[in-house]
Amino acid sequence: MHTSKYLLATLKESPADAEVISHQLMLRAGLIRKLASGLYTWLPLGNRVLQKVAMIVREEMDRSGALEVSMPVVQNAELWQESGRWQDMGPELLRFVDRHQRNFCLGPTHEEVITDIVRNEIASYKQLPANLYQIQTKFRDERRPRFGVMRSREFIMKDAYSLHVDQDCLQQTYELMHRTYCAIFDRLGLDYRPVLADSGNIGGSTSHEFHVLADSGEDEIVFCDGSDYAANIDLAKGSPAYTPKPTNPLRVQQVDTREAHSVEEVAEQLGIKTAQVVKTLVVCGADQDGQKTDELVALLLRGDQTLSSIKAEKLTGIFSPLQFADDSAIVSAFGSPPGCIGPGKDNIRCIADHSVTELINFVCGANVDGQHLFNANWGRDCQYDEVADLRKVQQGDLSPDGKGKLAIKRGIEVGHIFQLGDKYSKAMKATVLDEKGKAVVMTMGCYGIGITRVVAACIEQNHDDRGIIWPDNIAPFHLVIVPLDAHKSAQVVEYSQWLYAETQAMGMEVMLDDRDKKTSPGVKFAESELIGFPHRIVISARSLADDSVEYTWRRSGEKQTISTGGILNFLKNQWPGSQ
RNA sequence: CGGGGCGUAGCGCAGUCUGGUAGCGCACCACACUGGGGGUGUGGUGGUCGUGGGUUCAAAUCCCGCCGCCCCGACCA
Repeated sequence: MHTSKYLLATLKESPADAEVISHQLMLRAGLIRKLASGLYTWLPLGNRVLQKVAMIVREEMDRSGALEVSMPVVQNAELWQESGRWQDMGPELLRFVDRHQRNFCLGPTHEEVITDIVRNEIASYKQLPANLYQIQTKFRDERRPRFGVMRSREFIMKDAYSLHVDQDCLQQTYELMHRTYCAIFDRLGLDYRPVLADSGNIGGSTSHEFHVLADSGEDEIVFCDGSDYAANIDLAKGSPAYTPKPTNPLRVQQVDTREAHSVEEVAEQLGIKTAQVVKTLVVCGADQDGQKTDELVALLLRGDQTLSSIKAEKLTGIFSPLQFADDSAIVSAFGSPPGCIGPGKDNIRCIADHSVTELINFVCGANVDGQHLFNANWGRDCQYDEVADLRKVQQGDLSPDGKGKLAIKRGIEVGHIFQLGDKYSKAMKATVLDEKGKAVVMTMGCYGIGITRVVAACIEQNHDDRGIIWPDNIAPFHLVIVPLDAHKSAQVVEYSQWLYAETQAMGMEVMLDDRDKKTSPGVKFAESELIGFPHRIVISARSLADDSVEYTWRRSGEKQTISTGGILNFLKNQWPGSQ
């Protein structure tokens, strides 16, 4: 490719709305442009990267035996009503009507469509297991799209769905997919971790997320320092490092805490640790169908800990998404404003985190404005109805497997694999006949990779202050040839064209920066580094006079002088090939 | 969904308070010079000032509505 014929769209300054480095660099290097909130056009350079990531995923999926299909982006409501998700999904599911007033949605995922296909096309256990996948556009009307293509509304996803006669068979494919995902992310050169995860509203039981480690990641993941245990923070059960010392219950006192407005201030005033304070969070309740009710539920946590909304939402009787009660509802139920409420109201369901049940002589709100109880104790001064895991684990907590302490890192979720079980196949009556001729509901798994997000995650891990540093196998081009003094030296032109032809013949994808003298060398250098071509060769009349050219490896920035005769062999060693 | 901020040329911004000629830098076009790190000079192209209404002799500027975009947010007891 000749630069003069290509749509290079680099920017010196990054647009004001780009927050994270990958978003800034993708805009500056001319990979993407925003159309509207959460909607992006992939320009030629970016599209090449996207297609390469997709191809690596496709090759590994094919290698695993999965079969590629292509399903519609637009889906009819009936299918979603059958699975129950037309009701269950919130505004994230973008719905619309066609000219005949029939309801449709844009597919945020394809469990319904695949289940519909297999219930019609797969009839016998002999056709199982099967694994079908596609690489295709999804749409999710995100509450808050951000970070460019990292969390966009329209994005490209590889989604695979496996079908089985039983759980054992699913387990085998699940493990195969786990290995396949590792192979994919290894090939992409990412620093990633598979972690135990929550399965969310997709349903099912066992689930792993694949996270690319990056400080800009939106998710928190926890690791055990003494074992392989790794999990999403919302799933990890940890034991707090602090446990109260056993002691005798003391006499309870009601104290004036009018001046204190937070847990920290209450603890400071009373000269105790925040871990000795019980904080009471009041959330909205729900009925059996998950509909919001007027009932309030109190959640009790230690003052040094934070609530995991994911854990709380999973409890029955709590409205999801978690919603805190407003102040007026709290006053009417507890008789005091937020700030002084505590456990001990008979008519309110009260759920305590494990760690608060161990407290002795603690402090909690007195349900009287400006008053707290000092040296309160369970059973005598207040009580809870149930115990549950409500807290977000913290750095230093004991690992659930008991083999060490937990550390927390941030990650970008680029892949997720689930064991769905029979959630969709049962609802949509997808059955096969088994050996005995009896109809059995298929067991399903599903496996996703965010193709567009992988590109952003890769940049988060591969950049410097000059720009992107592409790994060879997903770089838009492998090599950029930069001729200088081309207008003055026929030799430079001739040699550049020769090298361009020869390197392409080797299988390299090459960009020849043939822009004329109006584009100064500095611009060519700066752009080549911003875009991040892994390999660069500079050809000038000066260097050719010494029968040499200059080679630079983007990752190290180190320049080497290579003889014109030896350059092709040098590149063969330097470039690992198209894989 | 709640709170805050912003909307002026492709990008980054000034001008708005105090109403009166729409400006700067980058990019783009032309010419000349320059040529190993986002050149120099001269001359240009490009704007319904998000949008609808109102006030006024006069609105980017003041008032009201709408739309779009960005950031932050349940940890309160």
